Amino acid sequence: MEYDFRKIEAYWQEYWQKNQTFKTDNHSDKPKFYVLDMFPYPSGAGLHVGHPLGYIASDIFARYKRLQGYNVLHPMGFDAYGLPAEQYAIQTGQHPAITTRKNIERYRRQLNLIGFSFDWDREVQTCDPAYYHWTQWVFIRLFHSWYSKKERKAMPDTILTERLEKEGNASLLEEAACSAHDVFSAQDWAAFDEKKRSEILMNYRLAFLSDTMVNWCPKLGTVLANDEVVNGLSERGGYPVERKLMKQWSLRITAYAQRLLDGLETLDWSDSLKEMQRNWIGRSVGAEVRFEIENGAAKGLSEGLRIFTTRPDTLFGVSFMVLCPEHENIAALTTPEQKAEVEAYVHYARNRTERERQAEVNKVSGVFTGSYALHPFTGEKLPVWISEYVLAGYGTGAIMAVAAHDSRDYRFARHFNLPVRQVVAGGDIEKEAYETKDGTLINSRFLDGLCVKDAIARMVQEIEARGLGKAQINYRLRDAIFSRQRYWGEPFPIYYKDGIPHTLSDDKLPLLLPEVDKYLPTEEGEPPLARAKNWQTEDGFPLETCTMPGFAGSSAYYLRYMDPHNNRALVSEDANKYWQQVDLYVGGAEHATGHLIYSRFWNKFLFDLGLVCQDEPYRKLVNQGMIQGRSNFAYRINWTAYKEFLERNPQGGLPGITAEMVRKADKLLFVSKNIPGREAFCDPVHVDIHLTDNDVLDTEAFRKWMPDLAGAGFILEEGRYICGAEVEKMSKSMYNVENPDQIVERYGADTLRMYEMFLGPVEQSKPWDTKGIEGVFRFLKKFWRSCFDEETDSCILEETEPSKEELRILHKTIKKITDDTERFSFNTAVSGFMIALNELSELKCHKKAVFEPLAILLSPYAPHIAEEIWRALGHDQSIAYATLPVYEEKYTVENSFNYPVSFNGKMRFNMELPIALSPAEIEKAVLESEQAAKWLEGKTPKKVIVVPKRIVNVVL
RNA sequence: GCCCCGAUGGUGGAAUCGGUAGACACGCAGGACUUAAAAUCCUGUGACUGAUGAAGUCGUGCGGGUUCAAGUCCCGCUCGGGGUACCA
Repeated sequence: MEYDFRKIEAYWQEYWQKNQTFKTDNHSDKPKFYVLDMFPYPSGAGLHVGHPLGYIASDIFARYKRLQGYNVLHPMGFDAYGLPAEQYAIQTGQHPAITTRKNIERYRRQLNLIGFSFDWDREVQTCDPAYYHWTQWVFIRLFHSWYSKKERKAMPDTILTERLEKEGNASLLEEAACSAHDVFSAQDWAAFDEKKRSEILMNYRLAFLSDTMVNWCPKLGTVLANDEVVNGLSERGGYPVERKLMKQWSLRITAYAQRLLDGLETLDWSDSLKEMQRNWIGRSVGAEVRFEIENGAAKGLSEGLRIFTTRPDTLFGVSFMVLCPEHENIAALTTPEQKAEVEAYVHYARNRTERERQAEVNKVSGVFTGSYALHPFTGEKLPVWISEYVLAGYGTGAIMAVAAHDSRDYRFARHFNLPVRQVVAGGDIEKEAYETKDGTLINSRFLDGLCVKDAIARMVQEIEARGLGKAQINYRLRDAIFSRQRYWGEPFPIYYKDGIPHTLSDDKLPLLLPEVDKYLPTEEGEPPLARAKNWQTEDGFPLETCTMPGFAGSSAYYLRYMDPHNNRALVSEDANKYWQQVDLYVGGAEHATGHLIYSRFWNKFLFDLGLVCQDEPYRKLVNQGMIQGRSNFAYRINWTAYKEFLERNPQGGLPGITAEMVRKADKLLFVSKNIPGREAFCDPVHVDIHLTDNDVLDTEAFRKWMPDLAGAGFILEEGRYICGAEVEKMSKSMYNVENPDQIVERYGADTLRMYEMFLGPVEQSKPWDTKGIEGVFRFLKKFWRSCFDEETDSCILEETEPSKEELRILHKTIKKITDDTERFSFNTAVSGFMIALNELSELKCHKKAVFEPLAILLSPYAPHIAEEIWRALGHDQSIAYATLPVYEEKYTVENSFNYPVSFNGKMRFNMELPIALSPAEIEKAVLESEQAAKWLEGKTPKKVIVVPKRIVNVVL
């Protein structure tokens, strides 16, 4: 029988499972290697062919590393908490755990069909109490920690309270990463009650409760983190998002901004991904400056107004000030005459959704408060305005406006007729702001004549000397909002006593997710957990009703795989010491500003606590591209458009369409793609890609596809109906979903694996196109025939010594495959196998000494067929335990090289010369050759360039 | 707008360090085997000139440049993809 992939694959998958082939031990003499995939969210739709792309790549690498003698950790699990299961639960009343379990089982089955070498013993699921036990445990640690900028690490809150007792918070305001708050002394602290103390400590804790402006999504009934909002809409579902002030749990990830930035330097990640993280963290260097308010004392603003700027050099160009609509000093600054107008504006700004704000970025709006700030150097009166182009969350929520050198200030100034004052020479400020940072300072007293860079330094110096402010670094990164008003997530290990939050003690963990009667908020608008009976501690204190967000469970899962069954610790010290960090992490770039930042932060925190031994979790990261769908279209005649078309082109009618049909205009008629005029009178409609072959429509199958297509007619070209094609997202509604199960059923897992790799570089996004899969399938069939007799299924590999040529092919291939695998170029590796097989079949080679090492090389790519060959050769252990063949140069070195000889860079002839010749000897041999004489025509060359084993170029 | 990445035959792509562009595969055309089909095998396949030969010219989005030599490096564009967006 020919290559029977179904039998082979079923046999080996069962074998691997029975023999625990891929079970990994935490103790080994071998060096370790940790290959990790981003674990999937098990959606109801199951896997499509795009999902396994990264898993195949990482599996190849894991198997390859095993062959190299590494002890490889290659686990898989499920990011099981998430919105879709909960939305489904709301609609159907079915518990999300049931849906999730069902989806996980389906995912696991689909993954196993592809033949991955996962150690399923280590599987984790974020919704499993044994797992979220440790998510809650880490949260408690975050709660009881603060960040010291001096020590550059997280510290326990016991040290914090000691210091507050001893010295108040004056020194801590500088040293600690904290929310803005008032200064107090040790005596004040002693006088504060418990509630006040708890509130103050919240300003320091790494997991803290605060009133924050949050992204509130009314449709989902929950708040969202910044990375979960895309273009002002929720990432999941695409619902509108509003800004709202709410009491929420947050993680003080901003404390780690600089370390998250610095850490990138040590990582082997793609430049584009590092750049994305850098932009997201958004470090900017500048100064914080205090502006006095005119009659400030009378207004209760003797402290003045603090602003942040990255351009202190332009301070003499300030012509007005702008506050964000949420600014705390607005009430104090607003004069009675302006009160009505200011209130109206603030009200307007507050009720705008994020989407509205973003859509109308260019719309200028604002209002004058009636008050004036005083220029710190000139004493000039600067009107204080309010506008929504100044953001509450960044800097101090207030700016000094330099219309001449900032395009937003410029727009604002032009709109409200405010002065524009140039202080850096260059550009044409009549037309637009001059934002470029080259040019010398003008109209700026002591800065005049300096370049921008020097002027910034000089001004910062001056500001600090006069006590007006200080140099300051700001980050765009915001603290991560950590509460979700949702059911299907980890409960917080928090209870409230007299309104003060306390953490549960460790022995009360895990705090189990309770049962509820409905997965909706309560009538009072409380989150679903408020519906749970007895949602309180044993002592009757109410528990937190919010749950944690999706990124909570995914932030430390890579650590849990190291020691998944440990019920005393997240990960034991031993296991962590052995596995260290993930050596290779494969996943989509869409997690650049979410999971990959949170996870690095989480890891750094655990590192500070001494719980893990590496500062960074993922040493090398590879982003696999997305596989898009390739949709097919049929073109349905739009009869109205057709009639119009006929009026314009009386001769342009299609054959086969009778006047009767046009008059009745009720027949479904589809026109093949290349019929002239088609675009003018046809509407494209999606066709299921499984009804086409090479864009040729199976018209009979199409008629049966949907009931109303039964009587459809077709206008063919050359007897066939050709469909159009377009690359789109893979989605059910576009009928372009290719399912791995179907491919495996038809061609086998080995073909699917190799084909997905053959499609192109792993990092690249590309449309799925089944067209080329036959080529890979043919290769595997041919490989099979080289090793087995098709009639008897018996192995035909011979024991005879391979020829020199055969050894050359083998070793060339060993080198190519190992090099390509090492540099993640799996597509060229697959080509390498094909070339080797083509060459060997030309030699009619069926030698064991050649195919045995080839099978080992092939095993990461097509493990099932490789195992079958390995077994047929009499080995009684899985090929996973084989040793990777080593490339030996002696079989492939040539003793001569065929030099391309060019004249003035144009190739004229090839010349075979011994490899041992020196460049001078090569030059001599070439110039003295008969062929050269023809091109030299007696002339003496000006120069001869000889690059050994490359080229000879004669310059005439 | 800003940042990053890309553009190579009919198609997916290869060319790893500046050195014979188009490997490998698909598709297409022709052929062998077959009653036929499937499967398999063989040949051809960047464009143009030439006779279908020999041979030659052009050719890696566009325009310049560096170099004996450029898909690869530099400058200026065009188009496409991704990220980000009043971040002061």
